[in-house]
Amino acid sequence: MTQNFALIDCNNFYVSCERVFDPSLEGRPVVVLSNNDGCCVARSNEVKALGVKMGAPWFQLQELAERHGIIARSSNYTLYADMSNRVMGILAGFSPRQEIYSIDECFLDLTGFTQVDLTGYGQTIRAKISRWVGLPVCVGIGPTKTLAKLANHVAKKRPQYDGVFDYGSLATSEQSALLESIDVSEVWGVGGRIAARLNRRGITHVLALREADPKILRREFGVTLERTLRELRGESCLALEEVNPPKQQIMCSRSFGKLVLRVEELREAVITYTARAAEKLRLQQSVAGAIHVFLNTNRFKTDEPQYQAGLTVPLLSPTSDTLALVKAALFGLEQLYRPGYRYQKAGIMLLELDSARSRQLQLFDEPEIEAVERRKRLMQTLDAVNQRMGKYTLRLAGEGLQQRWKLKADYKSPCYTTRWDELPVVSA
DNA sequence: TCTGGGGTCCTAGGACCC
DNA sequence: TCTGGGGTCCTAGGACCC
Repeated sequence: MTQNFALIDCNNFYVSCERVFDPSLEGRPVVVLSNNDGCCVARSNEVKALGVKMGAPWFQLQELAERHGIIARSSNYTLYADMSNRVMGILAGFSPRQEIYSIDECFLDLTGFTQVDLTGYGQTIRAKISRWVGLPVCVGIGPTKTLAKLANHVAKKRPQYDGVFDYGSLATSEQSALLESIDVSEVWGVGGRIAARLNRRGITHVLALREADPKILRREFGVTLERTLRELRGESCLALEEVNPPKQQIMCSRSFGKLVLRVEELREAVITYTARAAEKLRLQQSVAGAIHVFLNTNRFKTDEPQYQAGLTVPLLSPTSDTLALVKAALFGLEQLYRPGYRYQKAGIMLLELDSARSRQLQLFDEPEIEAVERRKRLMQTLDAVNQRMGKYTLRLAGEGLQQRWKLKADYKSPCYTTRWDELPVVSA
């Protein structure tokens, strides 16, 4: 049976979230900045029209921003995550099978929806998300995930489709003409490097990629691009993944708000990151077998001495215990730290993850088992308190109270939907 | 002064084993 | 003339995604 997928994607998601709670941003050029107010990670259409690229450093845009009145917001992930949950919950009602692909997009399986006008269905979806959450979305529909993605691109870029495009609604010749008009770099899975290499072989538009020889493509570019080609031909190679498998690694790292010299401050940061990562680890009910610690100076400051280093510390027994993980992380940090450098970033990665349940029990004696159990209850309590009372209510003393290294967020909006004290107030 | 933070998959090459 | 060959595991690096 031919399959059919829809890809629903929120337009300029972070910017749109900000606009829901601050309508004065509507119609104006708005960017949302990455952590530390470093780069643009979301741009309104007005900003895209000014030629600002994804990931552009904010400090380089000062002049442009002033000239055109660009408004910047620091990222507010708490808000975006909550808005995302609302959107995904609504979308789940439109198909029995949903894959949440990222914070702002999901696939729905529309296979067998033969009695339905799919374009009309897409418009219903758009209208509902708009009315219930206030966010603009576009809908792309196609017989494979890659084509649904591409259809979404068309829905977004070509106003005549009014935000919904069904690739299957075109005749074969019209499909070819459409593909010929789209740059190959717009295809899901074709990034800048591969696009450049394809261009050198004369493959510049999507049609040329679809018509290429799969065998040659596989030899030259690998199996991934061959799959992409087959998907463009309508042969579904990528299945819908409804349950996301547990993560194989969990990372937590941040650039500092200012450069850091002292090992004491690095310790605070490493402890903080490890505690956050351990929380995520327990949330997915895994244990880690090793922890990787790393440190960087600022690579953009070419006139300063540079130092990049990382170290993987194995754990004697796989664990999700924050204190055990912190101990290992600090051991790694002590090995890595060299005085005299100005550090810009530190981070940790939890590796060799395994299910906490399926894990083989070590040969402990009785008192040890009891100690492990006590520690487990402590972690459960820690997580429960933080879940109920808000993040960071209970913390390790080692995380530090000052956290002078903490990131910058000068333009942050309130957590409108998740904190009682930051609820929006409406007056009539 | 100021340049993000997560993840995944694939491949090539080396080590090691029989 | 004529170096063995094949399988597996691990790691680093490259490419991609949002």
